Amino acid sequence: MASSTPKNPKPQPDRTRRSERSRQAILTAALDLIGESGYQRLTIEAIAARAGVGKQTIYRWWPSKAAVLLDAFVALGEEAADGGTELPDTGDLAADLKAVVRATVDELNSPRFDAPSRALAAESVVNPELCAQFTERVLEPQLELYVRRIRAAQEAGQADPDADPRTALELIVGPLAHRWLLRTLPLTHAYADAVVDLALRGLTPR
Amino acid sequence: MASSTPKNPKPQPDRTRRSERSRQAILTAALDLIGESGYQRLTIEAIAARAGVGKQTIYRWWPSKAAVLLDAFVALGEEAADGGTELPDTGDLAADLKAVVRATVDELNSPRFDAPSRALAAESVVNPELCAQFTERVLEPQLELYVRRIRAAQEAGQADPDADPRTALELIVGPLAHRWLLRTLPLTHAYADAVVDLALRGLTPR
Amino acid sequence: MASSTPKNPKPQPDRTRRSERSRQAILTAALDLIGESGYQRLTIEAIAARAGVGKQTIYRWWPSKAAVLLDAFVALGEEAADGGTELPDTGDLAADLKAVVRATVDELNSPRFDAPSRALAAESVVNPELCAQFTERVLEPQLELYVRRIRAAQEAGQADPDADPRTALELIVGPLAHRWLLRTLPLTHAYADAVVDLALRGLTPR
Amino acid sequence: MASSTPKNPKPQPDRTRRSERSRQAILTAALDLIGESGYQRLTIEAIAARAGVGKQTIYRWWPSKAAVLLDAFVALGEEAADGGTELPDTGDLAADLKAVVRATVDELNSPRFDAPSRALAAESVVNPELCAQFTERVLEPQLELYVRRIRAAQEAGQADPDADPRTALELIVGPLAHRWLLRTLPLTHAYADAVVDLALRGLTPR
DNA sequence: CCATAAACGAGACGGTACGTCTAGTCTTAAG
DNA sequence: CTTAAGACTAGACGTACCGTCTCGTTTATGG
Repeated sequence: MASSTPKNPKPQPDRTRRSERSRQAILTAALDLIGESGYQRLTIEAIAARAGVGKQTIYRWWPSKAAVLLDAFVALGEEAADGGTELPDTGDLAADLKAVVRATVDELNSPRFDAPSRALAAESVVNPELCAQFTERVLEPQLELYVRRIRAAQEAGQADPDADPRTALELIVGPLAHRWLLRTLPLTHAYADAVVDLALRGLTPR
Repeated sequence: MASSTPKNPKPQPDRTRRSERSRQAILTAALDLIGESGYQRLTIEAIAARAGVGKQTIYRWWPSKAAVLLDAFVALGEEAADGGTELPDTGDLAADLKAVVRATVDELNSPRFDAPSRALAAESVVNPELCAQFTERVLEPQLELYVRRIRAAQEAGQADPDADPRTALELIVGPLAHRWLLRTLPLTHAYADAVVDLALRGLTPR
Repeated sequence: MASSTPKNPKPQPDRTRRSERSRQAILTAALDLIGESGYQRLTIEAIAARAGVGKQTIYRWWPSKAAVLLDAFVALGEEAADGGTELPDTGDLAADLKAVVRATVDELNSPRFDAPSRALAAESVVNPELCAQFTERVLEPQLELYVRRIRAAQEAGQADPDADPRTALELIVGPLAHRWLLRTLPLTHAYADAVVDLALRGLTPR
Repeated sequence: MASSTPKNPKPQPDRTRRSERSRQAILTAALDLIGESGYQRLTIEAIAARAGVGKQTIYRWWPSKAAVLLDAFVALGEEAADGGTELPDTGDLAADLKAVVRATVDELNSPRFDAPSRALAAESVVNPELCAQFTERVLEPQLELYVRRIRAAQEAGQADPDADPRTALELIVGPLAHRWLLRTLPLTHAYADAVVDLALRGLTPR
């Protein structure tokens, strides 16, 4: 155990010397380009050219086009700083969920988020490695907030304590994702409200 | 009275002279290849080579790789002949839905359906034209069956007559799609049952 | 030796039922197209389309694009009806040759003849089969006229009886062809005269 | 004072970074392939494959297949190093010309030179741009040697001082080219001698 | 005067090569 | 050593033609 630098086949580059300027330029270029031309036409070459960066600089730090996009999307999310926030808890579960779900609908309908998140979703459907990254870094932290809010409701007696919070959350999030991804019908506040109401009340008559 | 045949600059080929043999070979080759190598490596050239067909024969009849795949998938579905069937109606809505949803889970977990349907879903997320075709030809006919079954349940007094059947259906299908597409957690019969139960009972305690 | 119809692998079609209309249209179309777009862009499909003819009608009667062109060129030549004529014999060899050679220069410089004959020459350089046809049907009959005129001159004592008429003719025709084919310098009447004069007089001082 | 570097829309690549290895491989592959299969079957793809080179590397540096061939042919000529040499001057014009012309005949009859030079000649006949390049880089330097030798002969009193050396040269070279290109009759030393003799002596009896 | 067999127009077919585009790797010069 | 720049090998793209192979439709005798 003498060698202090155990040479891997591909010795990863020295992160301390990485150019922050280039990193920013690449992420910005990726977001700009996907907004302009769509995912199909987003190429590494175009990103490099737009960012004023050598292609190798991208290949050095990211394993794929989708990975660049994921980082770009995370950076976009951090701007909006909605990562750490907790879901509201006013005591009214239905109202709180509707508020959050309406905000999500607005985000999904905003062009700024739509293009990159669609691209990531599409890539994730077909690329398990990226999918794992995407869910871990973006999706699950969001879903965890729902779990906590539902659990609080259960403790407060506003929700059936036997229900699995994870399933409950997916009962709300799943339909929204379905409409958004497959564009079956428009994704509106009214629909968001209807989903929340029905998920809380259930289909069986009371 | 506008002409019903607005002549395009590229006159479409004569469908009556189309080679059924080639059509079959192309669809089969597409399904085989996507099962073997995934969507990313599925190329028109590979399909043509595998099918023993000139590339132009593909370009003549399909506008894109995704369109070939959609046709191949539809053909696959017609094999299984699940297009025209009605959902079972034993009088027990929960049991009927669980049976159907479990079958869907099995289908989504089978390799034969997984690869092509993932590819189509991914492409649809990012390609509105294909998405419209996909939903119209594949998705909506399936969803319509749910609508009818739920409506029957409402008429039989087993389901809340005020609930929108469309929303109710999405409450069940959405979560399955979500887990399948984004692989957040395994897609099992148990999960399918849990979704149906919760969707019927609702999260609010009774 | 009983069979009166020894079936070849490719039984050639019945010439008596050939459509003269189509034949004319094809030759005309070939000449028109080569004049418009050059040999590089002359395609069988374009000829067929322009002539309003099926491709098979061309393939039935000609073995190659170049063969069509050769026939078209021969037809063009027969229009001009210079095939059977004899070279003039006024008793003045130099004057007679200059007259003929000037006429040839004019022909080579006329756009109507230039494009197709260039194409045939180019193809001949690289395609021995066509070359044999071309020389037999077009070139040699012309050259033979020179041989006869020179031989007459030798008999009349106007030309060295020891000289080979064939070599003599090529001394005149070769330089013209050289300039025309390789465009080294302009092909003029003055040049034609100079070639004839020098070929008759010789380079050695008298 | 107009700019001397009028920026083209397609900025030409950086010549200093060109791979000499690839260039050589391409030229060699082109010569090999044309010798094996003829010009008709010489394709850019075949050259690239044989040379172990990407197609783009050919398209980057040459505008057309013919341009590759021209460079390959020039390289072949430079091997033989016959570019800078002067024609021999032993004082006997006839003997000197015959020696040179016989050597040319041998070259034209050698398979190594025949295929590529035929291809270039054929292409030149039909492609003025290539023709200009071909004559400038290959043909004219050769012809200029004849002009100088003939002029020397005129100064030495061995050739008619009134004759135009350019015409005289073409009187010799033209017939050789004619026989070679159109294969009317075999191209032999005897024919070469006969042409030189007749060109010097003239057809008119002395 | 039809019957029939060919040549015909049209164009789909299996292929080959085109010239372009992008991927991902490698090389160079500057810092 | 990282960077911008970009040449490199590799190979898919979508297009254009090739030469072959059906399709009906003329058309032109010959039974």
